[in-house]
Parts: sequence; C-alpha cells; structure tokens
Amino acid sequence: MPRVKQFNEEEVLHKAMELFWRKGFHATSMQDLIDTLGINRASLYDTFGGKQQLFDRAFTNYKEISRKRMIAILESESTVKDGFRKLFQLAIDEAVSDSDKKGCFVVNTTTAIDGSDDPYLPILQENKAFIEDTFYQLLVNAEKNGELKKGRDLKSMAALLFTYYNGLQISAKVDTDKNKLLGSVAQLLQLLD
Amino acid sequence: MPRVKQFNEEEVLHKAMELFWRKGFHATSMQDLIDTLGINRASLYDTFGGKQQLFDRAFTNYKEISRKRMIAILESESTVKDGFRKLFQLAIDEAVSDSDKKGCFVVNTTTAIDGSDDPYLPILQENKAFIEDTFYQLLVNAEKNGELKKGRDLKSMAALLFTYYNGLQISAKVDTDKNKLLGSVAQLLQLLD
DNA sequence: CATATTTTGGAATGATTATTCCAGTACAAA
DNA sequence: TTTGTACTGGAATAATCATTCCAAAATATG
Repeated sequence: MPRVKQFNEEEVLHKAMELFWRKGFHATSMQDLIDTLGINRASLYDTFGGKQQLFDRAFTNYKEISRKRMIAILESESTVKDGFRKLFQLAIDEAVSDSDKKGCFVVNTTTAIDGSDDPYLPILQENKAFIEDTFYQLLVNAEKNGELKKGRDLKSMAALLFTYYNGLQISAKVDTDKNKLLGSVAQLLQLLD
Repeated sequence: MPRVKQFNEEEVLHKAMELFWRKGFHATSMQDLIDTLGINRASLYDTFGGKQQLFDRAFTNYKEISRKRMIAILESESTVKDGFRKLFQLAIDEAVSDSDKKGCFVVNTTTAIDGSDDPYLPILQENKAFIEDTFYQLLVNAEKNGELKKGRDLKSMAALLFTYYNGLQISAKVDTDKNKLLGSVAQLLQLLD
C-alpha cells in the first residue's frame, strides 16, 4: 500500500556528511543542506529529525568510514613503518589536492569543542583511545616480530603517531609543499628503525 | 572639550580575542560580544567597524602575542632540545588545565578554512612559514654549535616540529593524560640527539 | 558654565535562522 | 480503483542574526 522511499537515505547522509565536513556545524544552515541534499525540507526533518541529529549521524558515518579505511591502509603494507608511511602519504596527497580544504572532520570537530562539558568531548575521547590503541597493537606486534627493537615506550610512540597524524591534517591544509611534508614523515619514521 | 574614551580599547580587544578564540567566528554572535566586552553595541561598531573586522584584529592580536611568547620560550633554554621541550610542555600544561578547551586560535581558524580561495589561507600560510623558519634558524644555529649532528634535513625537521606542535593542540584538548603526552614529546625529541 | 565628543540604551531594519505545518501530489500495493 | 504512505512546495512561526540609527546622558576640557 505505502509509497516507497524515493531517495536513498545513505546517499543523502553521505552528502550531508560532506557538507558538514567542509563547513562545520555552525556555518552550515538547513537551507544549505536542503539545497545540497536534493530532498525537501519536510523530508529532511521527517527522516533525520533535525540539524543536530543529522550532524550526529553524519559525524558517526565519517568516523566509521575513516576507521575502516585507516585500518585497511595500515594492514596493506608488510611492515608497520611502511604502513604508517602510506597512511601519512595518503593523508598528504588528499589534503593537498582537495580544493575544498575540508581537512579531517574529526579534527575540525575537535577544534569546535567549547568547554569541558561539551557533549562531543566523550565521543572524541573514545575515538582517540580507539586509534591510539590500534596503533599500539600494531607496534606491539612489530616488536614481537623483531621488526622493532625491544624496550621502547610503545604507548608514547602510539600517542606520538596519533598527534602527528592530527597535526598533518592542519599542516597539509595550509602548506601544499608535498616534499616538505613527506620529509617530515621520513624524519618521524626514523624513530621506528 | 571632548569627552575622552571611557573604555580601554586594548582590554576590549583582548576580551574579544578570548571569546572568538573559544567559540570561533560563526558561533560567536554580536550579542555575545556585547555581553562579554562590557561596551555598548554602538561603541563596538564605532570603534571596530563590525564583526569581521573585530575578528581580524582579534586574530592578529593573538598571532602577535603567541609569536613573541613562543620565541621567548624557545630562547629561555640553553639548548634547542630543551627549548622545544619547554614549548611543548607548556602547551600541554595549558591545554590540560584550560576548562574552556580553547585550544589554539590559529589551529582552530585553520580548520575553519573553506576552499582554496578562503581569505584566511594566505594569512595562515604566512604564519606557518614564519614559525617554521624560526624553528629552522634555531636548528641551524644548533648545528653550528655542534649541539646537533651535521648533515640532517633541518627543513624537514622544522616542518615535523611544527606539525607536531599543531597536533598537540588537538590531542591535548581531548586527552588529559599529561604523562602520555609528555611521553610522546620525549620520543619526538630523541630525533634531536 | 558651555561645548564638543563619547557613551549609552534601545528601537528599528531586514535578513537569516531552525522548525513546524499543511494542502496537494505521487505512487505502490490491496 | 481505493488506500495508505511518502514526497513536494511553500507558507507560517518565532527566534536570532548583523547592522544602522537616534535621542539622551555623561564627561573632560575650554
């Protein structure tokens, strides 16, 4: 009996994700979203609830996609060092070639945190813990393999890699000198010798 | 004859800087500013022009203060390594203890960049160039002093230090584990041995 | 005191904000 | 064809946005 959904909810969510990613929560208006998503105002509210709820879903979506992609990249190489090199290289490539200068949605959202009671803080903390733990596990395995010298502070190393990864999302947005950025990657990865 | 200015323009600018720093351009309303600065709406427009012009001055103000402070910290220690350690330590201390979670105004503004024609991009590029050059000069001097082994890629090292510094402004906002952050600093600074 | 200027509070403007609502249309299944 | 649901376009709402303006009050100097 019922008319079936005309638009693809995932597609629409993806478009919303890209818009919030580019402009952030406050600089994105519902009118922007309606114009971009190609669905009606009423449909938007019916399907997603409202602006904040749509942002939440868009952000979660981004986080999930990024995590999967990150892990795939890290595991695509045979050594941790090559894995991280690839991860950073790809981040640089994308940042430099993106004319929208979107950067990283997670990093962008982190800078928008306002106060220690901001509801996004726990979400970002969980994200940081997850990524650092992923890094740490890789480093532990590499140590077991003999790929990495023993006796290193691997927790700190994981924190360093995460912090550098964040920094890259800022640096690469401003500076398009790929070689300089790749040079800094090379320097950092010396620590994994 | 004339009535003299009642409020201290620098003080007011400083308050505006702190508000924009905390909330960013879009999330800060003129009403917020009027409430915070303690001056009248008309006085605000008379003195500063408008929201964008006030933001510009606030941002420039921040940039100048930060640069001076950064250089003072770096020069307060006798070796480059200690200088950078102190710089990073202080950044961590402030980030962790700041309940507003303001982060770094420059980093925050970088994430708000929208498109490669954003008028703030050249300003941020100049800032990055200035800081990286400051770092580079310090490293060059350290090499001359024999404090640093010769033959290193000091440009890349300066880029790495800058990128890490940026990353710290993100990481330290989310994670309040000082020891972990200081551990990553220690790891990074091994590269200056 | 008189005067020139600043500051003030508030009103007014006009645009934009998020959200709600509704009447009309489209459409798939019974 | 009827019916239940989904979409559409647009109107309506009420709040907030940045900005302009004005008349009144404040005040430092001549």
